[in-house]
This record gives sequence, C-alpha cells and structure tokens, in this order.
Amino acid sequence: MTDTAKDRSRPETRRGPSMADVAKLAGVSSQTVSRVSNERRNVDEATRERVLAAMRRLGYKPNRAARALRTGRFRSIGVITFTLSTYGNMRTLDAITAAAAEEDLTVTVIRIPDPTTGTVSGAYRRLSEQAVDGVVIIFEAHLLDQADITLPDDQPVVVVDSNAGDAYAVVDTDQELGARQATEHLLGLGHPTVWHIAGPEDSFSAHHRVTAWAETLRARGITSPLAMRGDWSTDSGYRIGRELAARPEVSAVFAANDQMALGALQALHEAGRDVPGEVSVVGFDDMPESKAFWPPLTTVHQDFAEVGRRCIEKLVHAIETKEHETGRALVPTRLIVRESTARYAG
Amino acid sequence: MTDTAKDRSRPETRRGPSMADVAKLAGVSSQTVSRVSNERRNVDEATRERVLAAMRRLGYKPNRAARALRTGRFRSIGVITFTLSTYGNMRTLDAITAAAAEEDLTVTVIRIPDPTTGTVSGAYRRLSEQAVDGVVIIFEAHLLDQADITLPDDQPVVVVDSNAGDAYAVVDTDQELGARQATEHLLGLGHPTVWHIAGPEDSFSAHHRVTAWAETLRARGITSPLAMRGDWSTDSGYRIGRELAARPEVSAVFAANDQMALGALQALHEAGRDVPGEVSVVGFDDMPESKAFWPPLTTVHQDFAEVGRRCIEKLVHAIETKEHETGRALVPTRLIVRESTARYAG
DNA sequence: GTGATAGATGTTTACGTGAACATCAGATTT
DNA sequence: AAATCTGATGTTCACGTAAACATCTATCAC
Repeated sequence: MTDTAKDRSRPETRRGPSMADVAKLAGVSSQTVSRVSNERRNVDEATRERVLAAMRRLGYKPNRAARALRTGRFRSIGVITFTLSTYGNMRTLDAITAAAAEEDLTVTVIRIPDPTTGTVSGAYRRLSEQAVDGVVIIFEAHLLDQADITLPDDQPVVVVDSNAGDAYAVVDTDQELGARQATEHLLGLGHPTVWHIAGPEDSFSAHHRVTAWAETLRARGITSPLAMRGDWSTDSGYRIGRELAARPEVSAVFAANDQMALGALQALHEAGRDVPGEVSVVGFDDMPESKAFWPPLTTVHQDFAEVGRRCIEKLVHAIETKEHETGRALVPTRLIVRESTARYAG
Repeated sequence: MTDTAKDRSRPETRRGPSMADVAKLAGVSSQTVSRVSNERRNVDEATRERVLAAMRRLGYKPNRAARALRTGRFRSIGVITFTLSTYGNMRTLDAITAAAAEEDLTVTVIRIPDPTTGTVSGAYRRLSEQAVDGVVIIFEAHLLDQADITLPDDQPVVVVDSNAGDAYAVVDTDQELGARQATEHLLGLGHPTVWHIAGPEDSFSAHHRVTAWAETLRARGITSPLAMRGDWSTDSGYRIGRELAARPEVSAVFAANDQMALGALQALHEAGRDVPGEVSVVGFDDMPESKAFWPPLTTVHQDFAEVGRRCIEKLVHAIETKEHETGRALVPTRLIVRESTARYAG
C-alpha cells in the first residue's frame, strides 16, 4: 500500500542516468558523485575509482541544465553578428571559437537580422534569454540601438569592430596602423596620391580605415581624393574599380578589404590597365586566397587569432571578477608586400 | 523568532527576478506567470496584461537552465566541425544558423581537434555533455571513430559531407551531379580528357567528386588521368597547378573547389599557359570571389542555404518525433559557365 | 432551480545538481 | 589516554520552471 503515489510529472523525454543512479550503483551518496564529477580532491582514491566505474557503466553524463541552474553559470558565451559572409567576421568567429575551447567554454552563435532591413521583433527576446555568461559583439555597437536591442546591463560584453571603448571593452585590429601602412607603402613607392575603396558606413573598421588613410595623406600635405564606398563585396569592388579604371590619373588604390581589391583588380584588367605597371593595388585582411590573385595582392595582414584570444581573455576576466571594464585593446597589423604594387612610373 | 532559518545556499551570482517575483507583483500564482510566459491561451486577457506589465517592470527573463531542466529540452542544436576555414564549412554553418533561427533554435559551435593530429582527450567529454537537443556533423562520419568520439546514441544526428547514409540522416550537395556537370562541360568543349585536382582523402565530398569525375570519363571510354590530391587550400592548388602546367598535354582541369582552382590559375599564369586559350579550368563551390578571378571562373554552384534548411528540417523532425531516420537527401548543383573554359584548340 | 460544463487560476511537486552543514573514523599532539 | 585535528563521506536543501492535479466561478441546458 505504499507504492501508489508515484509517476507524477514525468515528461516523456527519456533522460540519462543521474548522479543518484551512479551513487546507488557505487554505494555512495550522490554528493560524493558530485565531488568526483567536479574533480575535487577530497575523495578517497578507491572511492573515486568505484564512482568512475559506475559512471562508465551507466554512461553517466552531467546534466548541464541542472548544473547551470545550481551554479548560475552556463560555461558558454554568445557571439552576436549580422552575417558570417564577410571574411573578417568569419575568421573572428573562428578565432573566438578556438580560444573559447581552450577555456572549456561553449560558443553560441546569435545572428540578428540586419537592422537596416525588416523587422526585429523576436531578436530582443532571443538575445536576452540566451543561456550565456557573456557575449562578444562583432559589429559597430551603436547599431545595437538601431536594431532595437538592448544588452542586459549585467552581462559582460566585449565588442569587436566598434568605437564603443568608453561603454564596453573593445578588442580590435589596429585599423589605423594598417591603413597607414598601406597608404605609406604606396606613397613610398612614389605615387602622388592614393585612392581609397572604403567599406560600408556603418562599419567602424571601415570608418577608421578611411580616416587613417585621409590622415596619412594630409600629413604629407596631400589632399585626399573622395573615398568611394563599397560594401565589402567583390562586386562592389568591381563596380568602383571600373570608375577608377576610367580615370587616367589613378595610379594607386587602397581597398579596405581583399575582396573589394579583387573586384578592382578585375575591373582594371578588363579596362586594360596593367597592375602593377600602371596601377598599384593594396588590400586589407590577407585572405589565404590573396596570394594567388593575379597579380598576388599586396595587403595588410590581420592577426585574427590574437583578436579572438584577447576577446576571450577579457570576457573571462569580466565574468569571473564581475568588473565592468572598458577601453580598447589593439592588435597590430603587418604589411605583406607582394606583386600588386610597384614604383610609380608616372 | 521566525526569521532565522534562511540564507542557506546562496551563490554570490546576482540573479534576475524569477517567476515568483513577477507573480507576487502581479498578484497571481507563479503558474499563471508560467502560462503567460509560454503563451498559453487559457489566461484571462486582463490577467495576462497585468502579468506582462509586471514582467516588463521587473525586467523578467525566463531562466533557460531551469526551463531546460524541467522540460528536458534545450532548444539548441550543436554543429560539430573540424574547421571553419574552408569556404564550404563556413557557408554550411552560416546556412544552418540562419535556418535554425527560423525555428527559434540556438546554435552551438563545437570545434573538435583534427583527429589526424594530437590528442583529443577532452573532446569526448565536451561533445557528450553539450546542452543540445541534436547535432549536425560537418565532416565524414567515420572520422568520428578516429577522433575517439562517440555520439550519444539517443541524440538526433544529421551529417553533412558523409556517406553514412545507412547509420545517420545525411544531407548533402549532390557531389556526383556537380562533378559530372563540370566534367561533361569540359568534354563537351572538345577536350580529349579532363585532369582533376582532388580534395583530401578523408573528405567524403572530395571522394565523391573524384569518383564521379572518373566515372564520367569512363562512360565516354576515356581512361582517366591520375587524380592529384590537394587539401582544399589555394596553396595546394598552386602546387598541383605547377605540375599540371608542366605537362603540355593538359588542356582541361577540374578542381574540386574554387580555392584550389584559384591556385591552379596562378600556376598556369606563371607558367605562361593561357587560360582559357590553352587550358580550361573549372572549380566547385561558386564562392562570391570566383567571378572576379582572372579569368572569371567557370564553376559548380552549391546551394548551401538549401543544405542548411534541409539539415534543420530533418533534425527538428527527429527531435520532435524521436525517430531515428536515415538515408541521404541530395541538393542539386548548377554549372555556372564563365570565362575560364573554352573550346579545345588542339 | 439544479446539475453539468468550460475556462481561469491556485497548489504541489520533481527535474539534477552542488553549497552548506553534519558526522564519523583515524591520525597527531600533549 | 584524553583532546584535537584532518580528511572522507553523508544529509538537507534550494536553484526556477512547468506538469499534474485541485478548485472555484460563470454559463448553459433542462
């Protein structure tokens, strides 16, 4: 008469063995199983072995949800981005994932709809309900507002590609250095000025590259030509490249990324303008493909792996100490000289 | 004298408001809050408004961990891959992420160490402890064994780039169709035979492309030349391209991806072999950059978005029905003819 | 007017874990 | 030998949620 009051709430999901099952099999309390599971040292070696054997036998796996509920930590971070289609974003995600794995952190990708298009109703919910301990945002932070999204203010945040250094911790490639290296390289080759194919307006890295390019020219007393706006795509580079090719005075072009540089290269070829004989071209990113462009592209190398590492480092620090750190951390770039640039033959 | 037995376990993590807090403020039971939170209909409109107001006021957000613990569902899927550096993998992940968002699913990226190198001790743990309802694996499934990793057999799995159609549900681009389209295109142009730059041995798509290429040749009574093995990288394409360029009898090359095709293009240029005048080249993938290669690359277009959609569709079905479905779903390819191929000039 | 029905809401409970506290045996100190 | 300490192990409880069950109120049929 005692075995009636059972089978209450029982979601039909078949669950795996729990600590209690392991404990019973090993003849210990479930707390001891917990200790073994968390690799605490205060467990007798013989007992530990017995528990481990029981775990293996039952195929026990800790339940992350229960663990997270108890500890308040998910051991997971979110990476928020608009798109994975640009080389830079993809490599950044790749690097963050690698660095996160080192810290035994899981990475959740959260793609939010582009704020410039369509509705974003569900996005806020998705973003703030995530089971993550912190987030890395890969785009200009002020777009968050446009996207009608608010970050939970209690959540650690690191931003890449943003000028939000006073509000958030920012890690980024030293865009300014890279743009200067590119521009000075061309100037050093004797070119009277340098034209620029810029990235989209809402990208901070694009903005910074334009600015540094113009600044470098001005420092030499050169009035900078109008920057031409692309959108990072090869197509936009091609479109702008055609305009550039039509102007005989253009002898040096700095494109804000390799993909647009490639498009420009194509336009120049089609127009019969020799690269680097007549026109020199420099890119930015150093994609693995760039060295096989025709001609092999001189470009600015970004250390994405380092950016990823720094992001995780800062984020982990913020999560552990709960300090709301701000400021920018810059990762230096390196100019890779290949064959798309040559001395001005004016 | 009644307020002594509190403040027991209290992790220092500041947590947000819970359903109980909302319930108190709204003057209802927490179960009603739960009902509102889950959008059940059996709540009076006035009550719902009151609860929603209380939620907004307190900034309430459901706790995913508690929810997952209670329901046994994480509303999350894992994507397992070795690397994000190949164009195909990256695009597949991108597509899966987009499709998952439609289903309101979160995507966790799990990068496991390459099985052919180093140790993988921690990988098993990480993989099986994930808080996911199912996984998509983006690589040849038999490598899982080599990697000393076992999938929990109770977890829904969909595999991309694998021949494991009898053990798992497989979704993939129709590699065979694509390779045939490429080869037949070249043959149709009058080339006596077609050389092939293959992908790495452990890739199923690479394997399938080689086989279909050889098969297409054989069907026409042509003995296929030896396939040359690359590793998907532009560098390997370049290396093999040099070998090919040195053989005067080579007039048509089919590369297993665009990156290797690009490398081959470069080698051919350097060797002074005109493309497509002397040698025709076809790639596979249709990266956005390919149309700006020099010359613009004829290639096989893959519909990654469709692959991603199908993966999620199958996975969601498996999660909901708990049916262990197998078999292959193939997504057709499309040949994009550009300027890297021309009629055989003998 | 009485009983039946449907819908809204409340109460109780368990999901699996780990922190806090309790206990107990053996080792060490005096 | 009594007192003290140390390390191993057990017991209790709460984290936030949602399923199951229990009530309670208005509406309807006859």
